[in-house]
Amino acid sequence: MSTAVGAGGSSGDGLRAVDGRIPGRRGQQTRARLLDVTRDLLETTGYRELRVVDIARMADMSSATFYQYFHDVHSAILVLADDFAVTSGARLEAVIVDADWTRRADEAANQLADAFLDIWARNQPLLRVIDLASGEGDERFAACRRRLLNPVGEALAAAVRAQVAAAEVARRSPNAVAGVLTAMLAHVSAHQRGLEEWGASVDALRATMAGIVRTAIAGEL
Amino acid sequence: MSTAVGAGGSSGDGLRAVDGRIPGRRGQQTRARLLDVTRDLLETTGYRELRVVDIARMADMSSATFYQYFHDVHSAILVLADDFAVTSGARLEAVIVDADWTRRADEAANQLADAFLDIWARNQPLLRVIDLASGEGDERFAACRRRLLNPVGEALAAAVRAQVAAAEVARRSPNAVAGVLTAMLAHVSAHQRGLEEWGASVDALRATMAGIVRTAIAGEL
Amino acid sequence: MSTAVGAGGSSGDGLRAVDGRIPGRRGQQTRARLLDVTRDLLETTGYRELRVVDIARMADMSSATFYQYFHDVHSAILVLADDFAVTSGARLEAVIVDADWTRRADEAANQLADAFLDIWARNQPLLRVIDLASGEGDERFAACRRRLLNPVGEALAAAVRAQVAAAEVARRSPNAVAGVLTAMLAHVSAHQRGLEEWGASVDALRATMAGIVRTAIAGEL
Amino acid sequence: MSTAVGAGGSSGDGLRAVDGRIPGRRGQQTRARLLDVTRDLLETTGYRELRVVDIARMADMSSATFYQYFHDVHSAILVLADDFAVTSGARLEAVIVDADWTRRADEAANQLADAFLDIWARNQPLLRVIDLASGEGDERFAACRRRLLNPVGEALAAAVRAQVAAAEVARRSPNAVAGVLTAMLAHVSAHQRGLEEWGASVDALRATMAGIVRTAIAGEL
DNA sequence: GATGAATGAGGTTTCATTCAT
DNA sequence: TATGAATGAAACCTCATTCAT
Repeated sequence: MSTAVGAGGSSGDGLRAVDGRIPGRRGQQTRARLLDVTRDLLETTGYRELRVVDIARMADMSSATFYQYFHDVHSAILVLADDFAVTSGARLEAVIVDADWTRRADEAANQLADAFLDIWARNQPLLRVIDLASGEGDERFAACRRRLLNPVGEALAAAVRAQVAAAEVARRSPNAVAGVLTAMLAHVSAHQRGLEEWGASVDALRATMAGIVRTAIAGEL
Repeated sequence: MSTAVGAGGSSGDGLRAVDGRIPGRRGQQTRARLLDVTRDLLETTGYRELRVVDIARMADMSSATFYQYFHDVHSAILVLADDFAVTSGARLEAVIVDADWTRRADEAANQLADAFLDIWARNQPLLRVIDLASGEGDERFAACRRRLLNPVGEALAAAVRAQVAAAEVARRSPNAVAGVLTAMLAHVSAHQRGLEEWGASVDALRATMAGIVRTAIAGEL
Repeated sequence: MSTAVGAGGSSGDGLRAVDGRIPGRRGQQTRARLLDVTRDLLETTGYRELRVVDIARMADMSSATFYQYFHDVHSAILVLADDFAVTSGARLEAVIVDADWTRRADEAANQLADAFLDIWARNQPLLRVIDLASGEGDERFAACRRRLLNPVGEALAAAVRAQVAAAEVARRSPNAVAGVLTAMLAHVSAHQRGLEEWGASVDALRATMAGIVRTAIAGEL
Repeated sequence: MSTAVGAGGSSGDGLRAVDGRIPGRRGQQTRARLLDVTRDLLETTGYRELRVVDIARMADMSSATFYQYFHDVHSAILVLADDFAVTSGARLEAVIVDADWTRRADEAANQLADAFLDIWARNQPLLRVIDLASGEGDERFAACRRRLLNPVGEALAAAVRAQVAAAEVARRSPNAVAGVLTAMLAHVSAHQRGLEEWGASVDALRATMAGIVRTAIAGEL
């Protein structure tokens, strides 16, 4: 899963300009700059206020230039989102797969929680868009979301299945367990700031999440 | 006039028209109709495509009429969101507070999970907007989000604190536990459809969530 | 000149409501209140920003009420303007006619200048509208302007003609002299504030104007 | 690009487009065309009816184009007004400064009156707006008005001061004299048409104004 | 490759205005 | 008399988008 980068997704032609040509070195730079600015503005201005005009202006370019590389704002965001999803999906998957859930479940769970917190902290704006858009039925973003979370889910489900002593409930539905855990990790990470303000330190959150993960997977439920 | 209260939510001036006057019966109806349509379109069209024109058109009114009751689309959504938040926040709180977490923790946890699943299923579009907008720093929606989840969080934290045998971690930070549980319940509920497609039945999800909640609160972690 | 009040002008139907009926005591009060607010807003907000909505709101009434007494904002302003024009025109005329331009020209000129300064200071906003609207060809306001200045002009012209020793130029065209004097008096009065800021005290302005008027009329040019 | 300067007025950023860039030759032309049309419509339609839509339509452009060069109608008018103010202010100042008020006061006064009549005749609409807007406290137009009349006022004041034999009054307040003269010249010029209809020929007006100016300055008051 | 310039298109917003109550 | 309520109409203004250069 998620092995196929560069081939599958809608971002396969990411490097191409809108007219089909493959940009040269200078073009690549322009494209990259546009993406950077898009990411920045997404963080600064927010998704609801993101305009091509502003991206171009902040990149010191003409709007026209933007359209040489992307069909519209969404396409640009999607490139960012896809890139992020693939990379982060893989990273999370690795954390799970590489861990020893039998003997060092504690450490594994903590590392997983930590990875989530870290990734979500760094990519909040993107994640918000992915959530909204996929929720509203935008298939491109839904795919992106899957690309990010499926590896995690599958890996977690596998881990659950692997534990002989897993509790009844878990044994009956590894996918449910994996899904719930993923959701928990994702949402807590998405709102770490808010939760902190409410009186839950990041450390406590991490510990709590890790505890739940470990219990659920290691069957100590 | 102004006898017709009872429709309003928490926002004190919710029922006022934009010019400050309190609408009479007919006005209240119009306003309610607009809110209804807004909710419908939010579900149908999605937040990103929600236009005043469309709301008005679908309500068989002039755009101008919309502006007699709301400053803009966001204000209308906010009214819906606030109303929903208050009502649902209270309902969830009641579920937690009224339950017997000592002797019938199992039943309590199940009811809680169920309430979440139900509420989220019915209000997906609103919840998506609340999440996005509050995430992007829109204080009005952030407040709304708090109004929805704080009662839950507080009640859960109280429940955790009440359990003598609670595990170390939990005892050290009831807020973290409550926060994590809330996040889990919310996010799973938000994505029940997606999770189903991925192979996790709603029943299994409910059971899993309930299991985690019960364990965490009842201290059997 | 200006003998015909109440009969001629467009304000002849001023006391009537739009539907033709003559309002009772209560209606008169409402109408008067609307006019008052209109005058206030004209001073506060300025002509360019004057809206029926605002007049009504500031008078604590519905816009609909406004339309029971006036066809539109201009009509209301016109009522104010006409009233002002007739009253002030008469006052200025009296100052000129009652004066003794032969033996006490000095005193007469000073009184005239003073009357202008006073009237203009009190009615700046109205005067600005009269000037703009009449300048742009709005006949109703042009008539109003005449109602204000013609009496002055005629009286001044008569005064000029009456002076035996009048200079050549003046003798050739009393109307030109009267017109120029009127214009001077009006415009200086309209800009007394600005002129003060520029370093010309009101006293000096009055004296200067008086000097010019006296010289022109008394033939000491 | 930006070689084409020379069209601009006094406002340093006058030739910039709204987005901050300096338009090229083609853009300058478009901008100039819009200004031309604005001036025309100001004369034709009047200030109160001046709409962006109409300007654009009459210039055979899209409204959107208008907004590439001006923020709103006022900005466009202001450009015209500023340009006019600077040019005409200078012209009038020159007339005063270059004249010989000692030996050829008569000729000088006549030339000044004539310049006023001419300038005002050609720019009535603009002058009306400047007067109204500055009167209503619009600082941008007030500044514009100063730019037009201050040079005149200062020059006249200097001329007054320069005359040894100046009358008492004048000697006491050159600024008052200058201000009154300026006001007279301006207002008569603004209403030459109306005065003509009232029986004062332009020639007579000119002569009368000149007489007053000469007397006031040359001290023959 | 990049962009100056122009615009189609459409939502937003405001007002004046009307009518039934 | 007064006004709550609704709306037609139109201007405003912004954007995405497109070419010719």
